Amino acid sequence: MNEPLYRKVIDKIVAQISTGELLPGSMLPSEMQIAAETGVSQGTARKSLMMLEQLGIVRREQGRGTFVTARTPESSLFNFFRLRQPDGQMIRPELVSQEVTERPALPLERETLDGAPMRVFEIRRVRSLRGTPSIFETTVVSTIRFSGLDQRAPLPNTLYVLYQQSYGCIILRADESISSVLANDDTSQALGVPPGMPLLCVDRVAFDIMGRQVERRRSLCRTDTMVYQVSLT
Amino acid sequence: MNEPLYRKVIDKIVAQISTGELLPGSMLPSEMQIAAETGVSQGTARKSLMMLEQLGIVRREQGRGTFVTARTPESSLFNFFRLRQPDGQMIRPELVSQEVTERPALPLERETLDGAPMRVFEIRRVRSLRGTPSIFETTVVSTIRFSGLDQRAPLPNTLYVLYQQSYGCIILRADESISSVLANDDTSQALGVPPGMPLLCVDRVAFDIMGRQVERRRSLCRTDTMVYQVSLT
DNA sequence: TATATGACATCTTATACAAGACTTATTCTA
DNA sequence: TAGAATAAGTCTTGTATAAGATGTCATATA
Repeated sequence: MNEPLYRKVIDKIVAQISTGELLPGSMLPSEMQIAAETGVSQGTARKSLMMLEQLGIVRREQGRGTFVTARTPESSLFNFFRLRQPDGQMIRPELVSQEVTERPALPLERETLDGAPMRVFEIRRVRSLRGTPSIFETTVVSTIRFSGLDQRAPLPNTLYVLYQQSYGCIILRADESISSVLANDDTSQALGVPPGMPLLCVDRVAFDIMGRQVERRRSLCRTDTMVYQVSLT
Repeated sequence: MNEPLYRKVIDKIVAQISTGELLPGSMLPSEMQIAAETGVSQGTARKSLMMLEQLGIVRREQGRGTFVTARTPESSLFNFFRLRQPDGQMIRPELVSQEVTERPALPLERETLDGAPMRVFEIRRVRSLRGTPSIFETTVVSTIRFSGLDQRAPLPNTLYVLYQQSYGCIILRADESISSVLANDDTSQALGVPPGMPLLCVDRVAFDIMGRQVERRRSLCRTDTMVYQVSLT
């Protein structure tokens, strides 16, 4: 029982969000209300809320309130889409084609995806940047957690908004492993580039608010006109 | 005068660090002392210190004190060296060769590097991972801010420790732009790989504690046995 | 329509006490 | 007496609470 009070308040709020009791975009109770409900002082409730803001789980605005982070197409792109023009300007990718298939989970997918699903949906998409097909993307999610996803075509440009709105799944973190590869036949055909062109291979695993791995994604990207940008601290 | 008190305290401490009045690794005055010196309460001093910790500028330890972040070879690699084994394990790069030359600054370098230097040092290094030459790295810094750098051979594996210890320059942030390229003749010779091999091209600009751009670096990396890993939030 | 007001939110600052880390003096033991 | 174990004291930061300032917005009022 050595856990500090503010931690218990954090856990309680996170639980409320993950069960859907608090919906993305909705306003949390005020500091005073949270304090009263949890039996702590307003200052302690505030400390909890500040840490939740720091974790990216809520957003606070003086005079207005505290709100559960909602994945909008904008925030989704800003946080998780790292391809930019060389001058740093954002690019908005457009969807060129997509297809959703169901198949058995590979051993790696079964081992790592939350719920150890036997079957998965595979979403293949080609996205273009400023008119040029530039990204060949393969996304894998559990058929259990995202049941009926294949019925929802056409899928939106930003899947994370769909995950949130239709499945209550809030993506908060993603780990990416990047390597340099040569375009193979499939990829060169999908993107319309010559085989052997150097591409960026971005392998992503995405985690929800509880830290569960809910998505695996591989993106093959042209980087002749844009670059993958990231800030290290 | 709408700036909150804790902000002023932060600015004062950052200034003291950047002038060398507070050295990396040294202990800051206690919360009580800072409060007395700056005319605020201990709680306000604490808020400032907590934000400085959050920014990575100081490290706090209960019962011991608050210390200025010191760049060690370990922290330097952990924070700024993103190449990892596919399983996520860290790799420690070894230095294979290096040469330092002085040359006129390119227009881009003169425009962006702090102090608009007319001349720069260019540091060319080949680094190997587990015995295999894997990174061909070209680093550019101002001859003004880092005067005499060319006399300091051999340079250490982690330059940021040298910047800090010999020039009082603390690197806190770096922006990287990543693209996929084919090895050209120079690079393939330096790394001992066939020309046309896909390589990761990592362009970095590094910033000091005051947000000044102090270094530009291009790294060409093999990614056949390791990957560039990063976490998005 | 423009302005003032009040309810209510977070933000800023202040204070008290708890807990961890060292130092130092004391006590016990060989 | 020398040396190790122990305990007290005093540093440090961590946690909890409270009061007043400030920002936001809806609504009443001129």
